[in-house]
Amino acid sequence: MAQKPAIPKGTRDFTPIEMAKRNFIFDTIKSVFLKYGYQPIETPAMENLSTLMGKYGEEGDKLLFKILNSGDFLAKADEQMLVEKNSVKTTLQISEKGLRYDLTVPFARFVVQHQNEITFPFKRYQIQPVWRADRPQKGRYREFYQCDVDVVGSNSLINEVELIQIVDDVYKALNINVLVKINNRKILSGIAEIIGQAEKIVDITVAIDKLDKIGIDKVNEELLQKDIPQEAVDKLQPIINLSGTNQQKLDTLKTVLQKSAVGLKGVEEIETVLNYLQTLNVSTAVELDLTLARGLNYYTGAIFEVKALDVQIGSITGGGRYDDLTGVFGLRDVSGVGISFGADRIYDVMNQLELYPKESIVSTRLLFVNFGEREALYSLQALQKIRQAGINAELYPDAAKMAKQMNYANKKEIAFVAMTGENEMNQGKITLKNMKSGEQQLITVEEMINIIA
RNA sequence: GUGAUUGUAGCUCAGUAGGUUAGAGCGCCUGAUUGUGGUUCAGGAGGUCGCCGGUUCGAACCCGGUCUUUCACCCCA
Repeated sequence: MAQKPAIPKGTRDFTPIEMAKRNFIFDTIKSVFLKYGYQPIETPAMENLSTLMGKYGEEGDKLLFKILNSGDFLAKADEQMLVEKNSVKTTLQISEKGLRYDLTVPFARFVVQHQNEITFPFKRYQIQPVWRADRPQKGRYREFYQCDVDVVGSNSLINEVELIQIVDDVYKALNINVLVKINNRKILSGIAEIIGQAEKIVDITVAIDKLDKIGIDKVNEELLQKDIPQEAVDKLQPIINLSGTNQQKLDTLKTVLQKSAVGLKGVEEIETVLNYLQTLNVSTAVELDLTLARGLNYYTGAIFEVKALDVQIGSITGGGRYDDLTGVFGLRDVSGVGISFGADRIYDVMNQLELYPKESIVSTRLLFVNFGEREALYSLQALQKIRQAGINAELYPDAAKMAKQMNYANKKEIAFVAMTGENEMNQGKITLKNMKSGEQQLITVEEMINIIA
């Protein structure tokens, strides 16, 4: 019985046309990464759960796809836990592997594991899919590609600057208008410190991160709900509502944060980065946004986020500095900074705006019509030369009806069709037809290569 | 995980006061046109109406469950 084919929730198939578009994105991003001296690595789709668990918070643990152990895994599981139906504890007994949730944690693992083979500062990029057992919705998938660039083993702010240059380069190449938002965890810490709520920094940042979405009143409500005193919430107001140019914001912050050493350090860092960018004439708008917090709690310095200006979708790139990511794997004091391009969201943005250059989606340039065995052989010989000349070309595999073969060319948007019948073979030539204009000419292979190359 | 929402031909969608053989457009196949396509014309194939169960003499339509789609919350690329 035929079953209805389907793919898991939140995953997608990609047709050849869609792949051409996606590859255009990946190729563009990759070439920019390479230009800045980053080298590729790959890590396995699955990691040990011990590597993954506890790195993304409690919520993250739930969103990990776990892989069932092989063999008779139930026989080895603790009976008591099965009886209790305690999913969390039982999971650890029947599953020891999981699909990666992002590329940063596997990268940290990689750095620690290969610390003696790699040279620091280590600049790597990684373009691979990640999986999250989230409920899918707009711009959110259960399988999606991240394109990460990170540099570890360097504290220099030049790295932060470079990452923004990369963002600038990538989105210019893709023709997407974006706004880069930056913030600094140290400023957020300073603010929490000033209002006497240093230990509540996570709650505070999570709440003000929503300012854009839910408005100031709801943010304050949430803050109070998290047991932050009214007095502290009041003190927070002028900071959240900070406006003006980046410089004006920084000036205000310097005054507000003058009693917080961390806070001032953060301000100084941002200022340095912004100054670099100005000198380098980076034209993408970069805005200091104090409400930018980003969930990941391992960021310790700069925080970045990139939003597409012409399409309403979540952030399409995000990242920041993390001072001690490798610490959990036993390698201390290695600072890293990186960003991640969300390829699938970029793909959605490009699709909505139809930003693909025409030449990015061509495949075959020339099709040989198949008239029969002898003719096919003649065509194949010509094809060798044509392919050597770097032209994508193919022969229709069956001696099907002409209409069918021409239709095939139409569907694949093949620009030229070559016909080699009795006539052509006798003269050692080929009839070349331009599918757009309909014009035909009887020429040699060499002439043909010149025309269509 | 919570709350909504969707599901009819390959695709986009019609269709019900519950009543025999479920429709359209596009696409596909065949022919007009046995070396000339994208146009036209003629014909044809293709559906257990997401799945399971219930109500009913009778269900694509009503009810329940389940899966799926889309969206919001949480969280996030």
